[in-house]
Amino acid sequence: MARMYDAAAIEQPLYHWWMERGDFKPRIDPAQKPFVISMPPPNVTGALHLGHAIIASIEDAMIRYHRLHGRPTLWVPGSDHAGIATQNVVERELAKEGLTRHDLGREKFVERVWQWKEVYHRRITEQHYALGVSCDWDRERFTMDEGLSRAVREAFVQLYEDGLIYRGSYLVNWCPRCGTAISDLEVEHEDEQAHLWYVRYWTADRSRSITVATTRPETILGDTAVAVHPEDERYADLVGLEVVLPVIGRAIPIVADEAVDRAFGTGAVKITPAHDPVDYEVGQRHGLPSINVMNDDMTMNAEAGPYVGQDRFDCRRNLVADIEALGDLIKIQDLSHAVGHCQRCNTIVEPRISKQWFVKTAPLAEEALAAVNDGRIRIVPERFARVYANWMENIRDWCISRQLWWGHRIPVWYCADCGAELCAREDPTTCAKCGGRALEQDPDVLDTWFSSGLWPFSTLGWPDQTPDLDYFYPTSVLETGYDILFFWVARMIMMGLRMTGQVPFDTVYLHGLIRNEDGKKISKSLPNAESYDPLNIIREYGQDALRYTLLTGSTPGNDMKLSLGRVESNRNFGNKLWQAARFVLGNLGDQSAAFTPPASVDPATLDDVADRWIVSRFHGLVGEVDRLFEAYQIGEAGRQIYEFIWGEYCDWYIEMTKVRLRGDGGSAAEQALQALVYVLDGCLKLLHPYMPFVTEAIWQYLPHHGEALIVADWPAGGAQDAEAEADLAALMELVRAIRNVRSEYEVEASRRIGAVVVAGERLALVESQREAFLQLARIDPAQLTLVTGLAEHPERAVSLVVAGFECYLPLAALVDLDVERERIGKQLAELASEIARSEKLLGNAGFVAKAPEAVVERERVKLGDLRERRAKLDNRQQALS
RNA sequence: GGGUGCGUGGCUCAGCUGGUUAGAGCGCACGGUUCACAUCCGUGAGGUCGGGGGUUCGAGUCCCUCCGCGCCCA
Repeated sequence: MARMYDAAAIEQPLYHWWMERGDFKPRIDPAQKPFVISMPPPNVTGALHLGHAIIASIEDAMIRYHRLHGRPTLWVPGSDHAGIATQNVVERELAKEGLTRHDLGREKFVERVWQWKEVYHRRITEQHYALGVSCDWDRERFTMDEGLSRAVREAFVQLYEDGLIYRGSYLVNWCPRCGTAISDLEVEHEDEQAHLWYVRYWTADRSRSITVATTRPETILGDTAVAVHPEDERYADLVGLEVVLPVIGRAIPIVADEAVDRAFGTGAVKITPAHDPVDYEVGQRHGLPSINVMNDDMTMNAEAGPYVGQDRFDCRRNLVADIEALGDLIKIQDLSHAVGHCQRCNTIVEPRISKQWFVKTAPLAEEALAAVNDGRIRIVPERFARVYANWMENIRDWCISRQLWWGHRIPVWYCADCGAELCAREDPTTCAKCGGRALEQDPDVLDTWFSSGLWPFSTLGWPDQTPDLDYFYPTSVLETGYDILFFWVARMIMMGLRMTGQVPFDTVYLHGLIRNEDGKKISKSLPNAESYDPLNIIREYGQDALRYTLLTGSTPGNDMKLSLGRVESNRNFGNKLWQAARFVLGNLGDQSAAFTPPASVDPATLDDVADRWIVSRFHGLVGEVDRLFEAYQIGEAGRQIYEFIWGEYCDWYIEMTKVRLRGDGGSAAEQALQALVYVLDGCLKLLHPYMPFVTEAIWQYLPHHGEALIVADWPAGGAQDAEAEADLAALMELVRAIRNVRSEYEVEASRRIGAVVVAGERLALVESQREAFLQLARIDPAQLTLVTGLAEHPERAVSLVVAGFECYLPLAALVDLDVERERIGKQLAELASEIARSEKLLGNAGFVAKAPEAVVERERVKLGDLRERRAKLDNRQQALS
């Protein structure tokens, strides 16, 4: 083994070794229920970031955990065509050549995107290798490959035939930059400082007027009414009258509608059904016409009269100036309000009437809601089930058409001859109604999330009833960030239930978002973005360190600020394990095969109490790790493994075995080695889901059964030994107390001192661990007095009373009796207050009567120990005075 | 406006079903060339668990309220 742990040297060779051996592929066993995860498909033209790193870490940990437990385990990888985002980047590339997609034409443009996709797909795959994902690459899928495209078409046709997909002109969110409609979810609301313009509308005879307030004056041109609240006395007599729009002079009615907020502005609002969702509904209620005043690119159209051709914001300025000239601009007020932006390009979206395809979501949502409510799907952490329910209960129809070229084309054809609309699984060549050949396919493509919604089953072969679909579906866990609960998770549940009649997964596990040390969302625009590039972190500290940090640094559903300092510490933990293994290996010599660990060791069969202790503690750990992991407390399980390896195995057990190993072999050394290997082997297995590379690398050096840790057997655990645990706890406490005194009295670390240990009933324990004790506490063997009891107490000595032991350290020259009296006095004062608290607690009738017996008993034992300790210290204090 | 999360030592975070004296890493102080490891070892200082109220024998943990920060939905 190399002297130092070098992640960069071991990780990638091991990854490719596993992959070539086929370890990532499921070992199918029809008798067993498989454990299956569909990996959230990353955007094929993006780069993997920390969000993908945490997905990889959590899912790989789950996959490796279940694989080690012997379950058939499948992790399906893949990528997403990401319609708008990908089309945008390719268009930007074209722009560098001075071209637009229209210059190329649809076919050539799509070809170009495919080329781009190939390049980026390779890059993402390499990045996934670096992340160490043990997914089955032979089953990798892409949302636009042949099989998944067929799934998309099948789903569309089914929903269409069932009347759950329809086309119509409705108000949708329009992104003028992307040139497409987007769904409600793709609109991000941000508060902005803006203005509220107050504009006066007159009646035709100029006898009456009403003042409305608006944040978007340009939409005045599309107003078809003014609305006031029906109970608003200020305007009661105006309802039913007509007013005339400034500049363009169109007459519009004043209507009364409950939706009007009397407190906002003047209490009178202009109604523009074609450009505002609330107004749209008011318009529906009052049968108002909708006048669209803008083109696709948000320039004003012919309806805008004199402003035709102007950009929406130029028009705003010009119109406001004209109204002011008329004397009807009453005032301008500052206002902070939410403005909708396109999620992909941040352009301000414009609500706009247009003809689009929609999914009727209510019936789908009802089923999807029930699946979570009745427990067929469990959401972790639980609180997101309420968020999910709230969204499902208020769901609106889903706009699924996009005016893009990159994506799944909508499988609907229009007949130019008879006007028929055909939706078909196979591309039609003739009109089913009139037999004509003048068919034209709908130019739009589907929302990317439509295909992602089919992911858990489309990747397994649906709509065909393939063996994979049969065996691996429904999947086990869907793990992703809570930020796409609605976009993705909710839609998979709706689509899965509808298309397959089954829930697509049993459990939804949601993780939080990764932020930088200042709590900012990590994005490319951050100044030090590259230091948060997972690949750079992996290069510097290793994938194991990054992964362990991500797994243990957060709890489900909560955001995490990634601290590079922590990554470094965890890299050091990898080295610690490496060094422990070097120690064990170095002591095995050439007889290592003889120490191949058994499946389980019964501590009762071991001679040395330290061996019994570490084996017992290890068995306890196995139980805890299983319990916590099954409860999705993955981070807590990982932290406990760390504590055990570093804090118990390395800091204490290895140190204690050194005296036995340094002797001339024999059975004592051999037994220590058996225990060292058994526990280390088990720890490597427990830690493998958290640090796959370093654990596999070490395991290969150690004697073992089987060929690779990744497919080894999970530790069986075994019996515990409470007595050995208590004994070692006491011994450790004694050693710590002695070290503490040494440090307080500034005894040089290398100097051996004398000690009188009054061990009482633990005499045999200390006898048996004599050598280890001498070593750990740095006691001079010639000056150790070990007795059951003591009549005469040493004079010039520091005394300790701890864990049932009395211990005297005759530091003659160093001991100042005044200081010693003060030290003991301080301890007595602390004891007194603890005893008082304990007595008060036990004197509380309520506590004794209502607390569980075990808790009361524990408190009684504790009080007894405290009193005993106080008695001994009292004696000592008196002896000194 | 509705919902939800967070606030624990200087920093980053644990604390799972309420139950000993609230833990860890980093940082800090002191001491260490012990033949696995300075990516290390030993010892220590440092916290009224955001404020207030309540439930309970017992509250960092449950409830209410207030303050601060964030997110989601409208």
